[in-house]
Amino acid sequence: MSTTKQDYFSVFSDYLKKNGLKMTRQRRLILETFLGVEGHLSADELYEVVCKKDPRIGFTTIFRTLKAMTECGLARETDLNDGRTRFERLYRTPRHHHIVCQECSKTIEFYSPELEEMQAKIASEYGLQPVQQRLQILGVCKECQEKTNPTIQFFDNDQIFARDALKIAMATEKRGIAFYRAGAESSSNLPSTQEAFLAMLAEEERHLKGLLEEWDRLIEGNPGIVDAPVFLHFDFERLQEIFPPASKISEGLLGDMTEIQALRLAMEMELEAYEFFTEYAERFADTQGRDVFAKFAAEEHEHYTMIKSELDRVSKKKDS
Amino acid sequence: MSTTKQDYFSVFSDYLKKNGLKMTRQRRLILETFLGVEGHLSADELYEVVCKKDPRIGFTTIFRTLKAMTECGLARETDLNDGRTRFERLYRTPRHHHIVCQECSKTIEFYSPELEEMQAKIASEYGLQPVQQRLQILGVCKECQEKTNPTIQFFDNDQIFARDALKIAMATEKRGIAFYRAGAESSSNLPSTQEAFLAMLAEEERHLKGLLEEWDRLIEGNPGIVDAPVFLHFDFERLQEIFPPASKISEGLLGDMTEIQALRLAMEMELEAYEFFTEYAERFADTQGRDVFAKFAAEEHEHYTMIKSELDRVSKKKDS
DNA sequence: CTTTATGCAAAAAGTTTGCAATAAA
DNA sequence: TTTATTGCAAACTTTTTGCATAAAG
Repeated sequence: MSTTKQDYFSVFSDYLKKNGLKMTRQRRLILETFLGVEGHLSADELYEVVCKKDPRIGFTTIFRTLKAMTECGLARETDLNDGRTRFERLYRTPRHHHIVCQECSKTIEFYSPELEEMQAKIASEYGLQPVQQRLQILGVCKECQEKTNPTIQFFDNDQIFARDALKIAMATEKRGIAFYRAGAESSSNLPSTQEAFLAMLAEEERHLKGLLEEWDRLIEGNPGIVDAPVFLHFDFERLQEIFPPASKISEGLLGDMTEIQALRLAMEMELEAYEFFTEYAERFADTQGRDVFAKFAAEEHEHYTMIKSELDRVSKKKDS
Repeated sequence: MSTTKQDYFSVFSDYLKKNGLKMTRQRRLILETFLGVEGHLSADELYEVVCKKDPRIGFTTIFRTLKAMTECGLARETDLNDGRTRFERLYRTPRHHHIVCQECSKTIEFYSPELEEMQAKIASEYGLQPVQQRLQILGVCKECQEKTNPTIQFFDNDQIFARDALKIAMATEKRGIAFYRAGAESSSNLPSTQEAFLAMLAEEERHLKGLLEEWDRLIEGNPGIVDAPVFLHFDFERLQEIFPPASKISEGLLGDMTEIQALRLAMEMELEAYEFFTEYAERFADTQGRDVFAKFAAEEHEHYTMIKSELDRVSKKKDS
């Protein structure tokens, strides 16, 4: 959450220092301009943009600076199959792949962890140290198929990623709420367990409210974002592995449990959720979506701690 | 199995005819040369090769013919991230993706249906009509990591694909053999069922022998092929869905069945195997590996017919 | 004050086009 | 005889290099 202008600037200047290179007015300007623009720019296009700010700048400098930014991980080369090298910023940009329309050159960015995992698995089977996974789907987009004029909408991927991350967090939270509600209902004969479940329920509902507020804030800033295409392909079935499906809960799974068993189950679930989302967050460089996951994971860890202490209390009482 | 020189030639000449173009000495030569070479050639490289056969040829002709071959599906453009357009033949070449070493430019070709299915699913979610799925893993290969001199071995992908297809066919056949053997053992109290199972067992063993012979023939022609890296990433667990796992068989699943039930199960399995491998074969253009799958599917269908007639016979007997 | 960067111009590399001569249908 | 192809050269696009001058450390 603390990412300011300083961050990428120091990445770049550290790289320069390390290689005995110098920070110049031009490099500063190109860096600022490039990172301030989203999309896939060719050297030429970036030159045009930078020229507007400073017409004295040379094309060669743009080219060389792009190479430098690529080397220090602030940019990467993409190939959009249009005969020139394009660069896209890697800073505060979620990991992604490309769908490129061969008719109108429109690109859609998306990310699927499952796809990437598969690619990584294959790469490792060949003993390859992957530098970049390049996954492009070339085709003809819906608009071009329908031959309607493409309505090119411009979206901020970082925000769309955040939107998708929020959806996932909310879905998980809702599963948690369903779980604790069922738990509270079926533990009416164990007052202290019920109390613990009700406390957790309140916690989860509070957190869901927080997520909804974050959602509203996101939408407020950019209403069109709601209908933007999915960016993060999340396998929602994975949530079943963390919070048991509603069917299991309604089957009375919780009713048959002792207080300690129920608490232990809840604790395990929270821990698993924490671990899963922590690991999930780590995939993504400095982005809003990463922050959503990380914050969510932290909350789940908080719940874990709460349940753990409740469990300790109950266990101690039983021992004495 | 009937693919001769005529095939690609007619693909090309049909394309020319359809577009009011003419077949020339040059186009013939370029076509023959290009399809006779494996690998990823730039226009330049192909020019050099063709020049050896006919120095009078012009570079432009090569370029234009490559475009034409791409348009009629005999070639495709690949981008190996080395600053030039490369072409690879699509004729008698299994569908594949690329792993490219950024150090030594060596490329490894591989194919994973699961990956492609995932990509297709994502493309369809965006309403994209896919033209080409481009999946590249860029990285540093094992040899370059170890900084040993890379021993560039040249493999014929079509043969390696055939090798992998044969492995899959043999694995499936072995599962079938295990099934029928277990069936025969546990149906000793039903002589006619046992007989049917033993007949199927003999059939499957005959087919396995045939596959082994094909395997030996493949190896004989190119001994190094055994150790070539995996090309086709097949999900062997899928076989469990067709032929039940050994555990189920040994659990006495078959022992409890009536003759008709056992035959019906076998029939369903054979049909499923037939359908699966027929569909699987369809993915692959005219290649040896496709033929392996198609032939295997045909055999499974033969088994299906055999069991079906046995089943009809048994059912009729029971009715009367 | 030493070292590296810049911007120009020019070249290199890959691709495409115009056109007169040539060959297919 | 009509129409498209060929091969050359020249143009074009994108990328890279050389070098004198300017600026950073």
